[in-house]
Amino acid sequence: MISNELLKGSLKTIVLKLLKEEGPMHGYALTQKVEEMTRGKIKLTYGALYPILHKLESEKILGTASEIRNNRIRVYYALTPKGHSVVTEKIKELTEFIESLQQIVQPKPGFNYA
Amino acid sequence: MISNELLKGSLKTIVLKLLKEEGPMHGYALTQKVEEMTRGKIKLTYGALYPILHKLESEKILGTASEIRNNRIRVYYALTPKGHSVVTEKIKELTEFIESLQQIVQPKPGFNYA
DNA sequence: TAATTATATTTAAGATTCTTATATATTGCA
DNA sequence: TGCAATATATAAGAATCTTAAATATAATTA
Repeated sequence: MISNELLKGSLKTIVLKLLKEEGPMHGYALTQKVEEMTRGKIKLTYGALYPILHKLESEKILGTASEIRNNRIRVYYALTPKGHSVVTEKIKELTEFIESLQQIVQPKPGFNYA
Repeated sequence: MISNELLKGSLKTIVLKLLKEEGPMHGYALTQKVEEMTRGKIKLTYGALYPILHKLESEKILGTASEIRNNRIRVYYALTPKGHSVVTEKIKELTEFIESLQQIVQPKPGFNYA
């Protein structure tokens, strides 16, 4: 498993991206989805995830709907209209960041920096 | 330019990778190199870079040699033997992290999570 | 010549974000 | 009955980054 130190900073964008693709999700499902997509390499911790979700909600980037399921509360998070406009920019930024990291870690042979 | 929020966590590995590939470098040169390699998309700030360098030095992962150049001090950082063994692992971890991020942001079509 | 840009390192204060641990509660399986 | 899985929340502390300020010289430009 990848040390989550690396995850710092990109967690927010990952959450937004998943909500965009998958539609409304609850916190626990987000951790499952990320673990599944990365074959167990990235595991979100609840201590990091829930505060991020709450913050995005307070910023009106996410909205919530709660339901009681099996006597357990389940809070679904979904992108607001504002969230939809934010997520596009965030994904673009993360994509560029990934490309930049690759350029450092695995430079394309013959790549000309100038 | 990419917001350095994303950089949190990977800065250390980037520094180690560059010192492995380029040999001893001083702090200012590291900022230049990263900016050049990422075509200006990643800019290291000194407030983030120098504390990291000092910390890696205190952990014996980096060693230093100073020289006076044009009446300005220049501190060269280089991997110690311990640093060489650490950097390999760190780069592997960062590579896996990049792959995982890509799997989330740009999933390969037909990829089977199971 | 004066001003600006580039080179070069350091550190403090504050903000943000993550880790770890704890708390609570139900369902299903062995 | 005990354990694993499901589900959310939060507090304390650690780690890391941002912003700003301090210091100093060389080279370029107006």
